Amino acid sequence: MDDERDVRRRVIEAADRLFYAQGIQAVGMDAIRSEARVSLKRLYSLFASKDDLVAAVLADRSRQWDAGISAAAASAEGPRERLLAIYDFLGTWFREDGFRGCAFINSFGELGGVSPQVAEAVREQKASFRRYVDDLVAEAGGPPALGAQLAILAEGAQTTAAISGDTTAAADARTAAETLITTALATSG
Amino acid sequence: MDDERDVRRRVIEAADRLFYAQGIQAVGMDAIRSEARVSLKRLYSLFASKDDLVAAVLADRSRQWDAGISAAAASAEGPRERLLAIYDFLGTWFREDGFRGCAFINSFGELGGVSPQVAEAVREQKASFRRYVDDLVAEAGGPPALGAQLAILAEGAQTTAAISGDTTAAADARTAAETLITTALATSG
DNA sequence: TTGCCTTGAGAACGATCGTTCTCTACTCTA
DNA sequence: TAGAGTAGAGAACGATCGTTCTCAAGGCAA
Repeated sequence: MDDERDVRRRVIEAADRLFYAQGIQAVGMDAIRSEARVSLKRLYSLFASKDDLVAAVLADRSRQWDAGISAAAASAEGPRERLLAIYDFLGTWFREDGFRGCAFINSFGELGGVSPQVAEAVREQKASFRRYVDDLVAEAGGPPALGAQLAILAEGAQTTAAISGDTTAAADARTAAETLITTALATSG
Repeated sequence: MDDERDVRRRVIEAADRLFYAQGIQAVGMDAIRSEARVSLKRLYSLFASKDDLVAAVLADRSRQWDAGISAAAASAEGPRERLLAIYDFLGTWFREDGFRGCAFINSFGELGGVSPQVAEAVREQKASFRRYVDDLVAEAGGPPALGAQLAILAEGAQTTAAISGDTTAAADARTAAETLITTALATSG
């Protein structure tokens, strides 16, 4: 018998796969039901509505992102290397099969104008990443403006890789980040 | 009597307003009909399908973008200033009422996975911008990699401004661009 | 004026979607 | 074994969408 937690996880992962590949509105609850091998009744007992499921998927993506960034930072020494590890993490992500950009950016583009919940979830995810970068910049002794610059590079790399399919955007962003960090530390130090 | 060209323009502008504010799938043909004050019959005589209208709207957005970039570059002297003018252009755009990010990025996030036409239109728009940047970089005597970096900054500024609502992303990107250009020219020259 | 063609307004159609309901099969308890 | 409760499969419902069709009103040639 399937544990409720297992089923919940299976539904979230199935929905995430479909949403990410096709967009949220293009995926019906029935397709999610099929992909997750769950009855509609069970699906709606776990999530009250599609909006709820979307929120759960975004929350899960947020956890995955944090875990990925943390893992990439774990093998880096010092704040500067941990900052640069962000772009290495992006690079391996971009090369994954089926990569289609940042799910948060995509969701915002699709539903940010009509769904305040989605818009807020995306904003919070980006604000959280921004805080992470700012903290590392402060730890490295860099000026606050550097955090904004490095975050912009990360966002730009994601959109560029998604649209043009050019996975080298991560390496380009990393090179730019190195220059910006070096310059900022030389000026402020 | 309304000239066919006038009506066509009115429809494209109405559809663009609605698509940009709410997303493409969230806007029905009937809403466009109302906004443009055109009969459904006339709408379908001008555009064979919603897909055709979407393509026309994106093409029009592309022309607007080119015109805006050109206008911003017109008052700048030399390739370096024309490159930086891009970020000034972004800054004034970000501050406009109803700004909700780059329509191409948004459209790609919404329909890039299911509509090859939309995906291709967005790709072409971004490739065209990239060529523009690359040409200016070459004119300035910078290395090819600089073009990629500056384009990533522009994309990242658009995404950041859209989601966080932070209009200073343009200025942050401009500052970063100045550093990258200066460093690249000092190294290569 | 008469008849024809075009046009606008919106009803209608077929498809799809989110959500709920029905019905059946099955499991567990007493 | 009998009966109550649960869960799955999918039909059904109401809404909405893209698209087409109907029909009445109006302009224009003769």
